[in-house]
Amino acid sequence: MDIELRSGCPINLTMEVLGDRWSLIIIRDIMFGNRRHFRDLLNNSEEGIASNILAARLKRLLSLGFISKRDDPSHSQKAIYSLTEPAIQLVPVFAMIGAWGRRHLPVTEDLSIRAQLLEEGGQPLWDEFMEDLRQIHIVDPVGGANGMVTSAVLARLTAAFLKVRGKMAAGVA
Amino acid sequence: MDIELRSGCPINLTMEVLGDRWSLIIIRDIMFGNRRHFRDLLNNSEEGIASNILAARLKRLLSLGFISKRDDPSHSQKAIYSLTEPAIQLVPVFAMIGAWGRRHLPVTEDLSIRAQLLEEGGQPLWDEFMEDLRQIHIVDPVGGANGMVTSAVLARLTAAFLKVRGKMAAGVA
DNA sequence: AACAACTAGTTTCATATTGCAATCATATGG
DNA sequence: CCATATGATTGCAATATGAAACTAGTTGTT
Repeated sequence: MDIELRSGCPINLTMEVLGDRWSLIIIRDIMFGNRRHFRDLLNNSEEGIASNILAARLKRLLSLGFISKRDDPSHSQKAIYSLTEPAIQLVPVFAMIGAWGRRHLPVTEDLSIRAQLLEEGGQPLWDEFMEDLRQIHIVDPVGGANGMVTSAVLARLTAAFLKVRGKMAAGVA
Repeated sequence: MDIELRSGCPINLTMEVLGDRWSLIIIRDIMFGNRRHFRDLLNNSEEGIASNILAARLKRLLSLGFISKRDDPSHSQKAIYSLTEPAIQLVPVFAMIGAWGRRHLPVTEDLSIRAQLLEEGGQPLWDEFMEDLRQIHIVDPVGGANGMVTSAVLARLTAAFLKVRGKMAAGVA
């Protein structure tokens, strides 16, 4: 494991592995957007991540054991990226970061609705979501990537997002 | 507010303000170590933060409104750094990051005991801790910095840390 | 008074990282 | 055949990081 180990404090060690601008953004996109291919992560990044940063981060997250990679049977060049158990267990961390961010930063309604639902759902929702994520990332990564296997929690979060986004678009028109 | 705003997602915005190697480490030291002066933060950093990084981060956290700074009446050169309400509300985030780190990273027992207690204490402990932090950082920053005003939760966390550290030292001897 | 230690930084300089945008060699779809 | 898609890689300029020395004072000790 390629980390400095400046101290044995869990906060420090977490910052050593995830304390940069992009790592949690990538895990977010894999987790909440079910973005499982390089181009999907690159082209559909809300924040416009650079390709070399994406490549370097994916490589690092792989070597840290937070994501896994396997061939996609539908295309010989395509790789499917999946979350491993440690990354799945970041759900409560995302929930708390999302809750904090909603309160203290200039979030937009569409992009923060999922954070709101996660916060309101609490531990029971997080557990359900993590169980779903195990299905689509660990048990059947190919099925999870191509949509043959899905997450009910993810569908609810996504539906809420699309509903708010649709309402925003209607408001604009 | 000096942030990019690449998207209105709360995760992204939080990474824009706190997604670096050192910001949360500094807030951790102010919060859990009650380190309220520059030299204290510099010289007692478990991770050996560099002085220019510390200075730059403190300046940024100040401009973001996450910490405040005031003169120390005991010494004309000394500045007291304190947490503001947004930083205090990071307690649940620290709790979740700490819980995750304890599980997935090579933590040491002494430096992770506080994370364990925070996780076990749950929301009631976090609320109590945040109320304490408001007293020593917002209501009376000078008293909080010089030890005239203290936090019972912080004292418990610190006592547990010292106890484990003492046990470790005895084990070594 | 002289000196040492302390104060919050600042500076120097080498190295690493970031980010934009173009490019690559190949695979698939129309 | 040609256009698009695939997971990257590359070139280059700007910025960030980090170790360690330095600065202009202020306070404490002898």
